[in-house]
Amino acid sequence: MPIPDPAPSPTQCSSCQQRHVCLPSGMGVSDTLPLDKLGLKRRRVQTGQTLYRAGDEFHFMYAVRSGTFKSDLQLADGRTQVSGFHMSGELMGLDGIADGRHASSSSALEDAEVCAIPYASLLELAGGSCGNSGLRHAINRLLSREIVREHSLMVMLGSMNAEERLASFLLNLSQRLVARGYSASEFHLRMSRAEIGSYLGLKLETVSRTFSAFQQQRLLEVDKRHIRITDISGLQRAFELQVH
Amino acid sequence: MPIPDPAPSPTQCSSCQQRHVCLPSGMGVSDTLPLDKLGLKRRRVQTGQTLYRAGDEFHFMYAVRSGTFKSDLQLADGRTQVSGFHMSGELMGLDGIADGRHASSSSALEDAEVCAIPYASLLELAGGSCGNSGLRHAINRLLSREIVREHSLMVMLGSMNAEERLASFLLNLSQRLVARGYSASEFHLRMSRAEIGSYLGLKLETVSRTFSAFQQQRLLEVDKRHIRITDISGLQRAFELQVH
DNA sequence: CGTGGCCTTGAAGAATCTCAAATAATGTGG
DNA sequence: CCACATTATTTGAGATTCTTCAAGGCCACG
Repeated sequence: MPIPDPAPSPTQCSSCQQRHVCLPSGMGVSDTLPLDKLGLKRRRVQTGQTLYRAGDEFHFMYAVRSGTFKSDLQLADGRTQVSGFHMSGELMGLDGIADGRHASSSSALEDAEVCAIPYASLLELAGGSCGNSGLRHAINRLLSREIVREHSLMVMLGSMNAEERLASFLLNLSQRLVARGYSASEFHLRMSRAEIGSYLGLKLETVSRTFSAFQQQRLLEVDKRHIRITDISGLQRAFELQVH
Repeated sequence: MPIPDPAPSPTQCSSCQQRHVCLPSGMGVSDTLPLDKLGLKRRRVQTGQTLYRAGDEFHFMYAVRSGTFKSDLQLADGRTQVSGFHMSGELMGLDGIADGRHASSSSALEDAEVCAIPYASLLELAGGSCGNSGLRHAINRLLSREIVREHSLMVMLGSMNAEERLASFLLNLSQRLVARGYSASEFHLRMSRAEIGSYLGLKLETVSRTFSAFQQQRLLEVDKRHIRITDISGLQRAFELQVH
């Protein structure tokens, strides 16, 4: 029962609150202004609703305006693996450029809103002014950043134990929340234990046990999805890879 | 004892053997021709030598002309994790765009040769003709493909057991070799058990044991680094994720 | 022919998973 | 507003997979 999206007024990148983390990030003002010409449409997505599915034709990248998303990959046998959580200012759907179809699915973990960025227009804009290398570089950088983000994920999955993975996950969340003006030490998880587990390559029971272990070590206070980090540096120690 | 690189004559993309898999891949001829203007320099890299290191300033992307490379990520404690193996036509160094420094290191597993692609020139070329959206799209697609490639790695590391990982690795290798005109079923591994293990998130002993297990199951014949796949579809079954 | 690197194999140990059950939180329909 | 079904989370105990430690073999190379 998808509810038709209302169509709010177009959005200007140059005056957007998220411009420092979003698409315009790192671009000079002169490069940012042309982005306003895109006349980005917004779209609301309710909790649990899907923004796009793996296999869908790729036409838009999406920038999170508010709320939280998860993206997941489909495995051959139908199961899924969470490949990322996305908060305001972060871009989603970059994997669709590769072959014109989305390679992952994205759905909202809470009521959310996105900007839909038409890829074709962006491509045009990046060359149209016959010298907008700032925008071209910015786009490349965004894609490259996604590669780097996945690098750390690979390291996590390939070389870390359960405690290191969860600590790394929480510290990363904390960092991104701070960048958005929220508390570094106290926050509400938008995702379930199962989703965290899928993301970290662990079973949900292991995630739950590791939360309990951190609590016993007085690193965290955990009340369901409410987290309070009581010992950040201790957590950072847990995150540092142990030498075996 | 690095040996100074000879400087062979510049290379033309439009007439290159690798053009169908490399940078020009998927571009029309009209988009490919301008690439020749880059006047790409080649560089020889001997077995074991490093092409670039994590932290080095990023100026070039590299296309493999011949030979095989591995790239690896540095962990906080100094250890490394292999993040990819690269063969002819494949691009390396894309993670450096993100912040102007290489995020991984690359070294040759056998004597090799690369084309060095100056990023700045490429950026210029992508807009200079005031309408070269084909090239812009091609660059984005290359970056996006790298994202998709890392997706499958993440699935492998997050959801597969040792047999599935090794089977998936061998089948992927086989596929890429076929695309280059080599045998699908018989090939020589350029990397050690330890390097395979690092890539697959396994210890070298586990890799070795899994090779032995495949041999006992009559899926492979293994003689050190020489591999003969005797039952491709059996291997594909092992690769398909088991439903537990 | 000895040395070092790489690979294989065994046995014991550790980490994580599976299965199971209890509890808490949430939503539903009456 | 309550009874009930459903979902999320925690925790325990045993099974499984992978790792660790250790030893030995093979091969290339000086």
